[in-house]
Amino acid sequence: MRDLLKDLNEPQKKAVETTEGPVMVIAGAGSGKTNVLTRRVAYIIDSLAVPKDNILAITFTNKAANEMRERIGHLLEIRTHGMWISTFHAMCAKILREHIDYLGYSTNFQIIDDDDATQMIKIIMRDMDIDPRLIKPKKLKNHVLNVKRDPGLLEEYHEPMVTYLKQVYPQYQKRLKDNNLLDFDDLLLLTIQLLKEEKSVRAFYQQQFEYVMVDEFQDTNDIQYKLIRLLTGEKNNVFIVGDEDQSIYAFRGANIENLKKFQRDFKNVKRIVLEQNYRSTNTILKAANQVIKSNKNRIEKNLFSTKSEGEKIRFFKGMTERDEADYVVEKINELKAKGYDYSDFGVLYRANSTSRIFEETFMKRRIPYTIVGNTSFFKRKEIKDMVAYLRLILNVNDDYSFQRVINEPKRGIGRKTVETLRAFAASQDKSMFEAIGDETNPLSGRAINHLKAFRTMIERLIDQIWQTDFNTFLDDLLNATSYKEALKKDEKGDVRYENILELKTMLKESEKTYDTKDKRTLLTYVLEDISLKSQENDVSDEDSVTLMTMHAAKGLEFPVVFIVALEQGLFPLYRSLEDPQGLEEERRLMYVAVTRAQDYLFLTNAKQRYLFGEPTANRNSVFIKEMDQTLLKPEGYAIANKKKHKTYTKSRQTMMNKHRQSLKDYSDNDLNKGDKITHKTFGEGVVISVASEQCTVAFSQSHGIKTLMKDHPAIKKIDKE
DNA sequence: CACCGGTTTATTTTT
DNA sequence: TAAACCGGTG
Repeated sequence: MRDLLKDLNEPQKKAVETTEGPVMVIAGAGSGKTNVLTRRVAYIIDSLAVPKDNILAITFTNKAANEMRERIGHLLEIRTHGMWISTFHAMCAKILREHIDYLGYSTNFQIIDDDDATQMIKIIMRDMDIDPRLIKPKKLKNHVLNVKRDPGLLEEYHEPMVTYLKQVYPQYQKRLKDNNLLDFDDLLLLTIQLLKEEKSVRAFYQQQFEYVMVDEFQDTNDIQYKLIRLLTGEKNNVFIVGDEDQSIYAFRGANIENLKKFQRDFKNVKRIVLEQNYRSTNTILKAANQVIKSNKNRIEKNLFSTKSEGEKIRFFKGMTERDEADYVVEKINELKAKGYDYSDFGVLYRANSTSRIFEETFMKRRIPYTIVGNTSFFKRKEIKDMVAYLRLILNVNDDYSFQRVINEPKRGIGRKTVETLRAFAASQDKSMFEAIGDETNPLSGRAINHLKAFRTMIERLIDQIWQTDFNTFLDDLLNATSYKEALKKDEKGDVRYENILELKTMLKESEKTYDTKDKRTLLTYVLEDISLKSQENDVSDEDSVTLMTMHAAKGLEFPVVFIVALEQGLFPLYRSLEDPQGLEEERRLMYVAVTRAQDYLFLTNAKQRYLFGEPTANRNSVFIKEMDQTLLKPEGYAIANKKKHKTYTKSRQTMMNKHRQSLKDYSDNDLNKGDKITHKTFGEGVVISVASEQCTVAFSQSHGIKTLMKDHPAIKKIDKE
């Protein structure tokens, strides 16, 4: 037997060894929970001789799942390939592939991502004559998905949203089903429905999953919670790990209350707390604790580090975002000289758009970098096009994919033709592809010829697809559809083609990975991977600096961390200040970001940066102020009262002059009741009341009364002349 | 129907 | 700023 408890501290050991009954582990940041989880799985297999397939382990990302799989394989020297270690969504997809026919869907369903869902909503809105200027498709999609997750919510909406939802939501569901498509929530909801309705299926999985483990429990939503309850049979061996301070996905429906609920719903929950932090220096940990302390309604934890005090946290303020990026480069070079590798650095930001300036600067200054998750590979147009072609070939009745590729590349089939075809197909209860062949369709000469040519082409591809390997087929497809030719005219065509080559590599890989002879099944798997792993952050093997959002950094650690653009409005975001809950979530995000750092932490921002194409000045983020200032070492413009910080003022003199006017315009509005202002989007308004940081403004007609941040860059005071 | 050019509009986070 | 969107022209 292996010593799977080696090097663990007492509570960690207890967490691994307590295998029976419901267990809840409260794991502070950096307390080694991933290790505990991995060892626990290994322990159950090795010491309790439980078959490896009888364990279900749910992780937050696919990446985490793969890592865990690998580590277990390594610990026990076993093959972990088929094990149930995955995200909720991947697990559900796997179950539904087997049993979804009970629910009237076909097992070769395809999965659509959020962008697809938005597109779908957009099309529905167009068909139903809902003006996209009144409600943005993306926003409506969010509401539709909210109602889908929790139908009771519909009651809480007001007009005109209720009407929109009542019109659009059923259509959305119908079209998904008609096209054999599932969105992310369907995966969960239909699995729940399946387990509820089909006793035999439920019994099967409850028996299968003797031990259930869920990581990042603080970020589960209500549906996922229900799923866990359904999957846990009489054995009741549920093990959850979480940390309320690290809950950062409320916007996606995550419910921190689930942690408390768990203790209520499951009887005799054993509770284990991991408080020893192995990751960060004491200075970093102290700063993190000070920040998170401002959140109300949390259970105080007593995290302690065994590391030394370490270096002070540097707080650098540059003149511009360019300065800020230059500073980061400078520090990277300095620490690199001291022996750190590029891969030891992480640059974290709140919003993806912040990455640009760092990308530019790094490129110019020759710092190798990897951006995680930005425009993910699978969201690229050319990849989505290829996927749509493949889906259409697998299922010609998939109208959604049909509409994506019918005129991509351009083949003379315009909106009007597509619309006529769609309407006709709907009236005949046929798919659009089928409707082309229906001689009674109302389409005339040229349009119908183009459509027929398209149909012939697809049919020919259907004949070909199983004859060769996927790579050859993809070449055929590129030629037959003239896609390759069109790329030549596209100025981004080269890059796009390279991406398609990458897709080919992926197809080739999967031909090896999945041990199935059935090519159809194989392709279905691959397409599923593409939908579910769209966020899969391909960690490059090269030694490079990592750039990513704080959300993406969850679960990771770096010896050196830069948290950048720490400005009020950017982080915390203005929008999150609207309610206290929002601010608390932002604060937890800050907590997550700070606790990623092992040795060095740098906080940076800029006096002035371009935002919405305009120079803007923001204050320091409140989160900096919430830290004990003695832990910080200010640099650049962060040095208090030192206006003549030579290197900066002098070299930036011109720029300052240039922007003096705009700075004056934007910073610190001195507003009083009765003042007139203009707002970038709401137009003119009158201030009706002023609080310390916020003001309430009455705008004209359609916008009504709004509460805004007093010095929001969008606000300008109108001077009385 | 495709293309052009001007205009508007958005920047939260992701399975 | 940059991408998406709209409307008019060929």
